[in-house]
Amino acid sequence: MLGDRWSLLIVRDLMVRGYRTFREFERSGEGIASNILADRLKKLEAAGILTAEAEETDGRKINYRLTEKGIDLAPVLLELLIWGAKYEETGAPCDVMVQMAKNREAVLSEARRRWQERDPAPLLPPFGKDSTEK
Amino acid sequence: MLGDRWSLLIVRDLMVRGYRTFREFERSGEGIASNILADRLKKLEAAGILTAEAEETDGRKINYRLTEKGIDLAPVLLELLIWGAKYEETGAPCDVMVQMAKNREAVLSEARRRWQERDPAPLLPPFGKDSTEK
DNA sequence: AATCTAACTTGCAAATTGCAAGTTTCTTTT
DNA sequence: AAAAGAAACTTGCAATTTGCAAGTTAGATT
Repeated sequence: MLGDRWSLLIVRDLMVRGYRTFREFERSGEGIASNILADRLKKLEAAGILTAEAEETDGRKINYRLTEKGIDLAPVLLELLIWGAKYEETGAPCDVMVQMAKNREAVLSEARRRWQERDPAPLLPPFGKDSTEK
Repeated sequence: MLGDRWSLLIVRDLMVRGYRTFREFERSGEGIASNILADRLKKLEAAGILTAEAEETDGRKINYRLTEKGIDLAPVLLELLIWGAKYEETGAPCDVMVQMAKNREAVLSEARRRWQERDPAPLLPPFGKDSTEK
């Protein structure tokens, strides 16, 4: 269900980067093709991991949002982020990741708070390709 | 690197099921094809997540073993196991998973102990398809 | 009314996967 | 010592899946 190249990245971007729309994913610099993105969003929705709802103020825009089942992946993603920062070149700022590793519980409750309150502020500052492109 | 259908399952089987050989993976009932298995083992080795070494007593057998980098994925896998048991039909015994969720640190240190001492005993009792086949 | 924008679709080529059937090297049995 | 058996892969090929480029559609702006 999450065993493909993109699904977990989409969940991560919803969770730590504060992405909400199709456009943001497309432009994130990760290079996912639009047809694949559409397909993954549909499958993640079918799996109950996220929901899609149109914005009231702009009927074109669709807001994707994690479900409870989706936000419950936060511990998995956090451990994976920490692992990746330790062993791979992720582009994530090293000192920030060290802090996160020291305060897992605080990071998780902050992630959940932002989810509950629909606070779109990213947990991590922009990193990777999206920090070098506008 | 882990973003495909099989890689994380292989790491999980090394970590919690105590698998060591090609044959055990093939027979596990997960249904991975032998060419894909060979390919994933090669790629995981190239990524520094596991090592392959021939057994002294039987020159045919190759023992696969996690590296430090590989065993450091334990927190990720544990959280994913817990998540899966909560939301999906994984076949893992429910009460065992509840205990694991309550004692994450103990489970992790036991996993690392078994890795260090090369103790092949599985962390979890057989579950899923491999518990119904011999 | 024309233009723009967001979220997709579609068509098709290229890469990946899965299946069945080998092959090779080493071990055990007769 | 020869034959049979095992373990760990390869190989060939068909079926999916992926990625790219170019639409399309519905709603917002100028």
